[in-house]
Amino acid sequence: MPSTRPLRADARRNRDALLAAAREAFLAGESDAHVDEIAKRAGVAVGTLYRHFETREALVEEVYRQEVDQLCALPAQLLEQHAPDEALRYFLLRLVDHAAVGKGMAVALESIMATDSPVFEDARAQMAGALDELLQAGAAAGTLRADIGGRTVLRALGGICGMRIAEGWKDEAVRITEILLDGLRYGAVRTS
Amino acid sequence: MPSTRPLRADARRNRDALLAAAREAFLAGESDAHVDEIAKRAGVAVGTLYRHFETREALVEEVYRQEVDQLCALPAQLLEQHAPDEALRYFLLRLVDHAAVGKGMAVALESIMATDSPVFEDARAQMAGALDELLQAGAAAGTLRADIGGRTVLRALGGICGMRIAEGWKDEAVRITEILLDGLRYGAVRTS
DNA sequence: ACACTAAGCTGAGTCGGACTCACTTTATGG
DNA sequence: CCATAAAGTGAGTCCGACTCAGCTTAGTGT
Repeated sequence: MPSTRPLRADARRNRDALLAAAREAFLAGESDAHVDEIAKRAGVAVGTLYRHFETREALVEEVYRQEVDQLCALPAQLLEQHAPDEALRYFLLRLVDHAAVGKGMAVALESIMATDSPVFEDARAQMAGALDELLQAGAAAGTLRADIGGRTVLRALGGICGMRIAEGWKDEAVRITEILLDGLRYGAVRTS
Repeated sequence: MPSTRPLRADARRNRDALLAAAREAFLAGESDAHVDEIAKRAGVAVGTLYRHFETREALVEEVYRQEVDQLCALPAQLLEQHAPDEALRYFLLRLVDHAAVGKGMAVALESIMATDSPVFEDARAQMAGALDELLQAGAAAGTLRADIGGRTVLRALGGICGMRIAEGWKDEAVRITEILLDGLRYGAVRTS
């Protein structure tokens, strides 16, 4: 039994408010929002923010972790409705889309990557697992090369999404993703 | 005639020392080296650092810009000795290698990307141009797809190199790069 | 040689962020 | 409804990037 007795009601409320305020700020592109600002948005004092999150970075991590949780639920659903390689395509494009919608989210992701925090390692492992699910299904179906793991694809994707630059960002990201997919298929049907 | 009369000898020396100190610090992984530290390494006071570089960021940019200049000289040489697609492969792998050697350099690159500074835009344009050179040669030879520009490939590469994570980083980056190359070739020989 | 001066250098100090902690408020179990 | 531990508060600390008033010196004209 981990020594985590349930949070007091007001504490839980404040914690949630802080996460919501932070997410809101990040999605609005305010990726470098000051802690005071986030606390104010959540209607609490800075001290409260620091009661719930060790550092600013920890708050950012938590926001991202929640995001990852949601995204990682997708592959299973997609596989029920599409062929593996198409499911992979949808998932990758969804990730790109996600990063595009919230410019700040990509920054947050980057911010986490710049850290060696184990929290991020967990997130990465989770994502890699989700991708593995798709890749293995594709390998079994013979439509995707079998020798590439989720971590590798994740890295490529993370890189693509980590770069948010004005105008036409998303179009390019989509193209790169398509190329990546072609590369994964190419390995399965290698003709030369 | 731009109003830039040549720097005084000592000024030039100090500026170079600062750039060298910064590069050294970044290559050593001290990507977040404090300005005071960099100034001390260069044997000058902070004020001198700020005489030569508007902000810390500007210094980082300049270090990276020099690096880019060197790298962009490569494609022309490579094309003299290799087929276009092989030249592209060497160049991309070289970029990966470069980012791997200096962990800090990848961070610096990232730090620049997080900025909308025109200096970086120049660097990107230069890099994109270098890649275009290779891609167009490959398109002419029929070994690489013709509908992808240097900027797109650059973005993918930048993403890949922007992620430095402990252990096995390089191996993965190399694999991703190979996949990217396969994707570029696939488009040229598309069989389906 | 020598002095003159503008270019350059210095580093203590300012400023703006993240983070702390002594004190006050409040949810909740008995 | 009280006791009390959990939670909240926000003025204050700390630390890093950046400034600027005064000093030093390279380069130039004589």
